[in-house]
Amino acid sequence: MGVKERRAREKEQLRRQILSAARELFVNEGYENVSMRKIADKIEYSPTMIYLYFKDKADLLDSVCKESLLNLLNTLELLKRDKSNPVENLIKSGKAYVEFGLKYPQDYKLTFVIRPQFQKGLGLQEGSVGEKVFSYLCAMVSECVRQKTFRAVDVETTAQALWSAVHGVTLLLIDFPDFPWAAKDKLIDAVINTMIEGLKA
Amino acid sequence: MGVKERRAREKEQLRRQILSAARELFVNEGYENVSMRKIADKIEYSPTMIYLYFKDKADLLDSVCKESLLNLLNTLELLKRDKSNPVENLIKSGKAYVEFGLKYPQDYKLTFVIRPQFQKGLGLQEGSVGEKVFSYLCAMVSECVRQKTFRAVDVETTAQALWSAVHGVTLLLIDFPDFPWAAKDKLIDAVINTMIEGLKA
DNA sequence: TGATATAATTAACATCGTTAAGTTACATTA
DNA sequence: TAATGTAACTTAACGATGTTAATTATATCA
Repeated sequence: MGVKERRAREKEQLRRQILSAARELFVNEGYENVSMRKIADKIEYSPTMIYLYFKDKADLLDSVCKESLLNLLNTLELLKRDKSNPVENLIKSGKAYVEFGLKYPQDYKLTFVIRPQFQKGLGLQEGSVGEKVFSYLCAMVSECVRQKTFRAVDVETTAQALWSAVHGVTLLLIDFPDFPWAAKDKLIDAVINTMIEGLKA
Repeated sequence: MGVKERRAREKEQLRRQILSAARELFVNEGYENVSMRKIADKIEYSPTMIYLYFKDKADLLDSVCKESLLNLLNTLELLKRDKSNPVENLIKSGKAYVEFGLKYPQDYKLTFVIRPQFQKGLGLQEGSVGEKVFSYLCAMVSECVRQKTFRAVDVETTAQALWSAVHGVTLLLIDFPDFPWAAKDKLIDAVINTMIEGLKA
């Protein structure tokens, strides 16, 4: 009965092959400029084969994005360990978040801008990776309030506000690379530090 | 010599007809889902006629966005008058900015997300409307610093940070309408007030 | 070996942005 | 008024796209 298993393994392998080809092309050339035929070419299969593994192009995009979020989550998890200084932790996480976005701009836009546009009504549903990232953010804010480093702000609202700020600077830096920004790090610091400062007791 | 003028007038009129048809379709159905043929149908002309007035589809998008930016600028100009309380002014402007984005979400995304994606290397060039909006923001920050309501922050960086924050909350609210946000106004206030608070002397 | 199921391919469709060639409408000149 | 030139618009067509249906190859089981 090992046949079935081997077949399943091969299928899974090909699925991953499609995914990684799609990812690379999406990231390097942009979702719009990548055709199903181009993806198929890259892995030396016929274009229509992809439809045996993914419903359509949007579904392919969706799967790529899920991977991206897992990546981001891992990056943040690494910072989670140290519980001694939650404020410092929050700052580091914010920087890591923005830097992740700048390191994988296409992934970031894909996940947080393009996908919601193509797949209406996805709201970081229960148990999703996005929800995990967000609840992790809440936990850190909560800890800052508990330690009275922050004043008694509403935890959820504050977490959302912080997310807004880092999301905004990430997207602006990605989308307007030619704008005469202040030095990139200086701007990121300004956004994060100003928010943190505004929350302190 | 009135003939030339009449012809020019008619040309301009048709140009505006194209623009407003394109705007309506872009806004309602999304840039990607609108074809040149659909625009042409709407105004009962042949598709290729559009190319006599606009270089290509991206150019059409570009022109639509310029109009949007002018709209935003007008909205903000209204607040400019009162110079007495620059901080209050800044807060009001921030709220007006976000509310503009939420009122015309497709316009906003078109201008600040979709366009940069399709038209690389546009960086708020000299004399553009976008530059005006930004310099207006700088002026307000500068005034706050001068009045010593803000500490001696770098004006440009601070303006960019503020822009980041309002941009971020605008986009999150547009893109994830189903996320369990805090009450919309509460979140917007949190973002803006936290930033302002973080800048105070 | 031959039947059967599954995987992958070929062919095709409708639609897209865009270009080139052709046609109409109209103001100007003879 | 009739011929001419030109600007405005349309028709026809190209190559590329996402996707579906029909078809062929491949590998497993009897």
